[in-house]
Amino acid sequence: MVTAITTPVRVRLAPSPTGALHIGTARTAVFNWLFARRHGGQFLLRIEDTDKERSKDAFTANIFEGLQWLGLNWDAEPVIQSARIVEHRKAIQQLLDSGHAYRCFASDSELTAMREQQAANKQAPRYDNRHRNLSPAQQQEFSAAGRQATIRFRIDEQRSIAWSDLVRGEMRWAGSDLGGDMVIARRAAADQIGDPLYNLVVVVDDAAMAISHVIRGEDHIANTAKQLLLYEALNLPIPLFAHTPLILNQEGKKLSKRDGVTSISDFQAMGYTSPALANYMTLLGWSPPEGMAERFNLEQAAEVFDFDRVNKAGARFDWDKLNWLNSQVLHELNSAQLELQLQPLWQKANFDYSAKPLAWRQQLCTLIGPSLSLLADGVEQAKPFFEQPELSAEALNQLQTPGAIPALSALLNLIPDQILDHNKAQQLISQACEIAGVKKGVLMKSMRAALLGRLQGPDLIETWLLLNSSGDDRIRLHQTQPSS
RNA sequence: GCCCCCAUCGUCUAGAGGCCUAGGACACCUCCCUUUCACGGAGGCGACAGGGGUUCGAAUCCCCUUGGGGGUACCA
Repeated sequence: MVTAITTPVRVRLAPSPTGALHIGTARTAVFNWLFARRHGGQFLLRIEDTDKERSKDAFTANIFEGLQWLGLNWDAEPVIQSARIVEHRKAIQQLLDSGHAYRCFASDSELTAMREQQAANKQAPRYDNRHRNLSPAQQQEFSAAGRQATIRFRIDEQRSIAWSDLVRGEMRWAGSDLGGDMVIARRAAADQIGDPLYNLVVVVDDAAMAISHVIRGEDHIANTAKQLLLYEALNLPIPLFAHTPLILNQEGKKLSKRDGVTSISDFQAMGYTSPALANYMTLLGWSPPEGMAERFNLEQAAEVFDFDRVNKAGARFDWDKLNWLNSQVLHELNSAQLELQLQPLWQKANFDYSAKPLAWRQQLCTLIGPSLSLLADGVEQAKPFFEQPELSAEALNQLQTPGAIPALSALLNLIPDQILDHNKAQQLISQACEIAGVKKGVLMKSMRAALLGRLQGPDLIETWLLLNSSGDDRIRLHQTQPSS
């Protein structure tokens, strides 16, 4: 299926600032952004802060930062939904005037009783439209009794609501399965219009922003049916819809805050790079066309993104794949770039990195770069280069090997005052082995133990050269010698 | 409960009736590179949920079953 395009393309991300930028929201943002870029359209932002209780400015800031970090730049000043309440009320008034909406005086306890009754009868919970056709006298009576009212939108039970979904194809929903007339404004005095609610507000704002395509998670499918009815009643142009699969946790359920690390800022703090995260999120539900590698950047994906390659089934989040992608991104960095990325982490770890020349630090990055999976790994790996290492049990054990200490001693005596080079280093190792009468393997393993305090790490010769250039090799080798 | 959606290796997926002996990626295993770990390279293991149709031919189309997910607010 080739995606039908209505031009100009204008899409939006509409997060509610009731939490930090969630990975699910971010993935929706990626799809919106890619689609906009692909078609030369606009990617817009709308902060849905109509729930005043739960919305926080700090979360709004976190959402902006997260999107920027991911490289998902938006094309206009974000719309703040709460600032548009006058428009929302106007639309509600219009629905009231046209008879599409009415006031419902049912109290919480009445509604609860109604639902309990339905549950007892094994019926689906739904509003029974009890106040749909109240006479003016009845309304008068309720309001005289001091009752407040919500405003409900009439839902025609006979209606069949249909739309063509960009990822799911033909969709159909029965009006009778929408749970009865829906509340579009919170309870308020009978002559007022209370706080406008989600479905109403989204429709009014999407129309005002001239949104051409609504791209959101499949958890919104039922809302789409409701919103379509609102578009009609308000006589507004209807956008196209695309419902994307959800990101699932390891158990296959919708990923939620309860699953631990789910906000973009968490991933960032853990040392994931934004290209890797963006790459991974795109792969969760979308696949690149034949011949295109799975490691790509957003620009590359934007050139070929389309909904016909978006999957319908939810995708489980897989740390292994993310980690691999992140390692790929890190390995693509040259030593100067990597050094720049690692600096702040080294600083946080209190390494005295500024005591080492830039070239030395970059060489260190050349050595440890290929073994990094997370940026944070660059702290652990660099540690024995910056600081005198604590010898691990394995390292200690290695130094117990017969001939190890004498060989290191021999080597120590051979180290010249001038800086070593690769050939010279090799040569000295051979000489020391000869003098001490040990095999090369014994000396090399012992050198690693003495220099790094552990038995694994970058190439031994390169490691020695680096430590030699800062003079640390002698100190560390010397410390292995019996009380000298 | 009711409504909707979905279903290919452990995971993410390719697959639009014959290109399928089902392809790729991650993970895992083996080997090579390396007197270490990793990186890198070469191989390997591994899936069409089940049952009925339709068709000369089905992973692909239809139906049923099963399984999974989402929704069912005066949240968004």
